[in-house]
Amino acid sequence: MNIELSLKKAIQEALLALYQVDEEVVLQPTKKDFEGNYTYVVFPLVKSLRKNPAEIGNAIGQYLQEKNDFVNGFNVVQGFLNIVLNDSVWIDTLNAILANDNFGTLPANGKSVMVEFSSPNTNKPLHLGHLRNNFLGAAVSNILQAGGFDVTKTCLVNDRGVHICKSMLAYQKFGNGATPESLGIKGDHLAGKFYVEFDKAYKAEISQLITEGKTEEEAKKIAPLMLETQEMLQKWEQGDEETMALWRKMNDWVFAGFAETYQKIGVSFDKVYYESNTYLLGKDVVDEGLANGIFFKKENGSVWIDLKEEGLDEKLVLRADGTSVYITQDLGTTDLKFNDYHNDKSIWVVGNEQDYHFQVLFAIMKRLGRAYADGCYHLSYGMVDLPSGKMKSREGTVVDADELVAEMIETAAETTRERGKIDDFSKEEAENLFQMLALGALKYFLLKVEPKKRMLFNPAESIDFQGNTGPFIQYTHARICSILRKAESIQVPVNKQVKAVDLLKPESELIYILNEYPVAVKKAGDDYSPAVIANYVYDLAKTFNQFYAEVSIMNETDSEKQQFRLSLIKAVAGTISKAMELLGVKVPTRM
RNA sequence: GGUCCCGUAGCUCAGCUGGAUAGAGCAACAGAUUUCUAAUCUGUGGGUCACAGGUUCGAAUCCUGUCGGGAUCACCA
Repeated sequence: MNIELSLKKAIQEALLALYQVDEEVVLQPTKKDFEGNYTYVVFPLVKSLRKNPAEIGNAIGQYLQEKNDFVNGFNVVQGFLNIVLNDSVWIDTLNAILANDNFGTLPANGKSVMVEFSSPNTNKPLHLGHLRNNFLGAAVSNILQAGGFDVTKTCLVNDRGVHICKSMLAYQKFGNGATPESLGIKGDHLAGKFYVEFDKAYKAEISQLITEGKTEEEAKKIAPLMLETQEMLQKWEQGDEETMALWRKMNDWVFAGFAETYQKIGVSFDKVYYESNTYLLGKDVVDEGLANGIFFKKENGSVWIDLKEEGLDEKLVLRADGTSVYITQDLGTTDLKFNDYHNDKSIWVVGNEQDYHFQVLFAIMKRLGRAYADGCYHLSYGMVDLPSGKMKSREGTVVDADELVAEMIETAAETTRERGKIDDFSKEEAENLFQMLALGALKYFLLKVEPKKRMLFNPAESIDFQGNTGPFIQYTHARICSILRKAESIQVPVNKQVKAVDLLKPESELIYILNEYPVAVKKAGDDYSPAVIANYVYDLAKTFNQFYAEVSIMNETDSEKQQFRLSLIKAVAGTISKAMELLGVKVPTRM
C-alpha cells in the first residue's frame, strides 16, 4: 500500500485508541526546515480533548512509533507532529514504482469523456491564442486518459458563415486567381490574407460613406462589401454552384494548411465535426422545448427561454425569421455528440469570452432534462495578451502560430549549437532535437499557467530555455540518460528492484516526490489543469538536479548504493518522460 | 449598471479543500566545473499576499464590502 495511506491509517488508529476520536486524517509534507517526512497538525484536536498540543502530539507520536515499524521517529513543534519514516519505507516505495510500468496511470474508471478543442475558423491561420487552446485540449485529453477515462478528442471546424464569406469575397475580387503555390504561402495563410484585405477595403468604404454624411452605424450596414457578403452567404445557404465551388476550393487550401500545422505541433483528433454539416441542427430541439413548455414564443415569432431562476436572463434560441443563432446550433451539436458517443462527460475547451454562452447552454440542457447535462464542463481559459494589448486577426496584430514555431526552432538550434554538445548528430537527429526543444519550450510556457488566468506573451523577450521551462526539464532527462548510458557502457546493471541501503536526504526526497506523481495526475484531471502536471514535473526535475549536484553515482564505490541510485534515477527519468508526455512534450536522451 | 474571472517580490508565476518563518524562475550581485552534460547547482538582497472589515486557536487561502484590471450581458459567432 502507498505509504501516505498507511500512515494516515496508522494515525487514525492512534486517534481511536488514544482518544476515541474517529476522523479523516490529513497529512502534509514536512517543511524543509524541520526534521521529518510527513506532518500531522494536531491543533484541531486541542479544543475537544482539552489537552495542550504538545501533549497530544507526543502521545500520538509515541503510539505510532511503538505500533508501526515504518515509523522511525517523530518530533513535535508547537502543534505540528513531524513524523520520520524508516528508510525501508522509501526503498519499498521505490521498488513498487520500479515494478509498475504504468506508474502514474490510474486504473480505468469505466467512464468516457469527450474533449472538444481547437475548433478553428477557416478564414484565418492559427495564432498564439489557438496554440494555448490546442495544447490545453491535447494535454487535458492525455491527463484524463491517464486518470482512467476513455477519451475522445474532437474538433468542431467553423467552416461556414459571414466571416468565411468575407475571405471568399475578397479573394474573388482581389485574388486574380492566386493559389497557395503561386503565392508561395500555406492555404490557411492565403485565406487569412484575404480576410485582412476584406477588412481594409471594407473600412475604406465606411470612411468614404461617412464623408458622404452617413453615420458610422449606417455606413457599416450599407457598405457595398457588406451587402455583397450577405448576398454570398445566402447563395451559399442555397447551394449556389459557383459559390460552393469557391468555398470548397478555399477550404481545401485551408485544411491542407491546418493539417501541416497540426502535424508540426503534434495535435490530432479522433473525430472532426464540420459546422457546414451541423449548422442546421438544433431546430428540432427548439421544437421539443416549445412542445413541453420550456421555451416560449414571442409575438414576432422568435423563440426564447427564461433562465432568470438560474440567475441568468431571457435568451433567444431561434430568430423571428426561423433561422438559427449560435446557441441553436450548439443545442443540436451537443445532442449529436452525445448520441454519437454517449459520453459520461463532455468538455469544451473554449476561451473565457464565452463563459456566459456555456452557462446558458448547460442551463438549457438541464432544463430540457438531458441526462448528460451534469457532465458538461466548459474549460475556460484566459486570453493570451501581447504587451501592445489584444491580438486582433482582422488588424493583423497577431502572433502567427507557424511563424512562432519556426522562430522557436531557430532559437533552439542557435542555443543548442552554442553549447556544442551534439556536434556528432546527423542533420536529421539535430533537426528532430531542435523541434523537440522548441515545442517543449512553447508548450510548457503556455501550459504552466493556470488555464483560467490570462497571460502575457512578450515576443521581444520570447521564451526562455533556462529556469522553469520545458528545456530545463528536457535537459534534466538528457542528463539522467547520460549517466545511464555510462553505466551501460561499463556493464553496470540497472535493476528493476533495489536492495535496502542507507539513504541520503536528497535520495529520500526524490522518492517522496516520485511517489506524489499519481496524486498529481489525479489532481490535474479533477481540476482539468495541465498546470498541475507542469508544476509537478518542474519540482521533480529541480529536486533531481539538487541530488545530482550533491551525490555522485558513477564514482560511488559501494556497488549496492550505486545500483540503488541508478534504479532511482531511472525511475526519475521515466516519470519525467511520462509527465511531459501528458503535456504533449517529448524528451530527448541527449541535448 | 448586472453577472463572471483575475489582483502574491522589479517582471513571469506557484501556493488558495484554512496551519509553522509566504515559495520558484527571470533580472541583479557573489560563488561552484582536473569528478556522471554549467540549458545545472549554492548563496545574498528583494513581500503592508490590492485595501478594509469579519469568522477562527490560526487567514494569501473562507465570508462581506471597496478599489484596480479583464470578459460578458446581440434576432453576431
